[in-house]
Amino acid sequence: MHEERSKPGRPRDRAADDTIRKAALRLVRERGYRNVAITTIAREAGVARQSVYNRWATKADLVLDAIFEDTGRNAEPASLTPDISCRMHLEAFLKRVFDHIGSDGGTLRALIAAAQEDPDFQNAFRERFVKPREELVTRLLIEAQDRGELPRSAHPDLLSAMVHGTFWYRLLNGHDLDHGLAREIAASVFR
Amino acid sequence: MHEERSKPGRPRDRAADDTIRKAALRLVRERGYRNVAITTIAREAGVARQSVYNRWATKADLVLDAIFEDTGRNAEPASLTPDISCRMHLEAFLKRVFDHIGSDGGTLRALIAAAQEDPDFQNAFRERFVKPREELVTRLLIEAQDRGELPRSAHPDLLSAMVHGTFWYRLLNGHDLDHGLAREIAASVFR
DNA sequence: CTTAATAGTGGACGTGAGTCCATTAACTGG
DNA sequence: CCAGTTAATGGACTCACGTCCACTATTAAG
Repeated sequence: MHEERSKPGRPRDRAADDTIRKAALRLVRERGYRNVAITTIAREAGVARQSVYNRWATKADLVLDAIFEDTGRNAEPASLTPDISCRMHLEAFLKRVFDHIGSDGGTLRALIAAAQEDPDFQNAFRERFVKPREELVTRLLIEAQDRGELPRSAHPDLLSAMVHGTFWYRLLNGHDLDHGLAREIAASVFR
Repeated sequence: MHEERSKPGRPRDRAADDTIRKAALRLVRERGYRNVAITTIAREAGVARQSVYNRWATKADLVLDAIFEDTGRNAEPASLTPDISCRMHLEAFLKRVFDHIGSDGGTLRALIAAAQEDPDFQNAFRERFVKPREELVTRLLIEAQDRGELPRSAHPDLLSAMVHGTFWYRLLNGHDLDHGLAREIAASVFR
């Protein structure tokens, strides 16, 4: 790969990409999504405002990209080792996600909000954030069925939506997501 | 009730309240929340823009009130008649909610989004919309436990959050909510 | 009738998102 | 070296939310 297609014209300053992402993430964490203007991010990153819009279509796209670059490691396969029950794997996954949300919960809420009135961003968010996590849980539940930990009559797709929906609902209604909730959700699925 | 506290000063034009709400609801349904400006609503209702802000703090407050006035009947007790199982009551409730969402789904998504960056509106939305529906399902599940349709070990609060969370998640991710989903959720809770 | 209080109206204002554009900078290919 | 292409910059511009204000209209109380 790497695609060294040296195109004509002045090349984009790749270093600036990261400078902007880092400035965006820092400011958003410090002040909250709503309270950070693109102008401020650009000034802080030392580039023109237009240079930001050359790279990302909206503030939401930039922040999603920044978060993804910083902590995209929350939707990794997590290898379902057979020595641990699927229920415990699910519980561990949820605890990991909740810990992440602990620091970026407000930002995630803002991104979910942004997705509601912008179909393009909704797609980006769904592909990059929602789908990987949803499919990870679905696969985990299918594995549980194969192991006999979950009845064949269960619907992994629906259960996965219920799992994610539960903490989205809590998150969007202003509750904290603690490890107790992770345990309860896992228990409820594998009851 | 009725509070005829004839206060000093010019009285508010109560008829205008409803004119504004109706204009807001019609426009939002026709064009979508994002594409309707307060200015347009005011013009359409034949009042000054400031008269809208005299009554509601934000566009979200106005639209929530308009929807509530128009169809607040979706969170009624719905009397749990004993001749029908709680599972069927839950399924019927969900179908009713989904039908409502069918016409105002886009608007609800916009309101949920608005609640994410405005704590005052989040409270209003939670009290007027979220809580009543959540408690209705919780009570239904407790009744189910009393009837022996649901094990005592189940957690009605958590299950209610799971039920609502599931269709919020579907809704916010752009899926339709059909009667099949209502049946599946009810089946999953009462499995 | 006069005064005090509140509502309605129209318009100015501040802020932030996102667009457009002219100018300058950097690079490629001939 | 030159022509063509793309990026970076700074500034103007549009739009919508929400605020503020001056002025007028309507009411209750004295």
